[in-house]
Amino acid sequence: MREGKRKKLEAKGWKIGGPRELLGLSGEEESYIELRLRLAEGLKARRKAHGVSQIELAQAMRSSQSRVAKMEAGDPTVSLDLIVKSLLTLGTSNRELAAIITRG
Amino acid sequence: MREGKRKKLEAKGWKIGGPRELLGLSGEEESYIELRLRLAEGLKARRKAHGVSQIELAQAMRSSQSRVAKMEAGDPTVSLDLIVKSLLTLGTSNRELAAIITRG
DNA sequence: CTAGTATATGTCAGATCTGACATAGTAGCA
DNA sequence: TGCTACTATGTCAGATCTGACATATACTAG
Repeated sequence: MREGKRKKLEAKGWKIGGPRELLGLSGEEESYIELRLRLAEGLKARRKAHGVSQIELAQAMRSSQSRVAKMEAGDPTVSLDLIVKSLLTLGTSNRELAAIITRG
Repeated sequence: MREGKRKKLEAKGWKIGGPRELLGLSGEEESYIELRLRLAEGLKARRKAHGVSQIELAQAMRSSQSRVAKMEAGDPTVSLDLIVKSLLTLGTSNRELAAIITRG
């Protein structure tokens, strides 16, 4: 992983495990985090496109404004489950979900 | 939601909330569960295609055989996070992930 | 400036998920 | 039959995530 990118992620609160790539083990951790960030971006973009505030989205899915903010900020304490549920609450289809994941 | 499908999901341990669809609120819950089941299926198929046992996959991702079994069974106590991490551990690309989600 | 609206960030008790373990079931083979 | 490998299911203490709340920041409009 690029050192710059690592710095950026650690600033968001991610703790990147040692260089397991040297053991031929992975890149899986990086893929996972990037996937999350992509979904987070997709969520923010979609919410704004719908003209919905964080509070409104939070109410629609019975969560809270702070949790929505954390989702969109890529906070590591938010689960993929919650992010995906948010996208689905906004009416995102499987096809659109796939597009968000693929986009890069 | 079809009554038959609901029965099937409840047998797996899912508790389906009341008919919120009447309030115009959703189908989001159903989408979420179906997405999970699709990923679960994709995981099982991919693992087998790789000729990997549940134990081997579990070791590769520092989980346990029982958890892998639950993932593949669509058990509701398993998070999306874990299922996605499993797929990534098997080397699934974003494009393949998207295909799994879209396939239906 | 003040008020209103939206978003960001930190905290925490309670809810949920996790790995580990035990155990049961299944399939193939000698 | 027994033996081995693989998978399924249940349980639980400890780890992680959650909604709620407080508070801070940023931007507009009056």
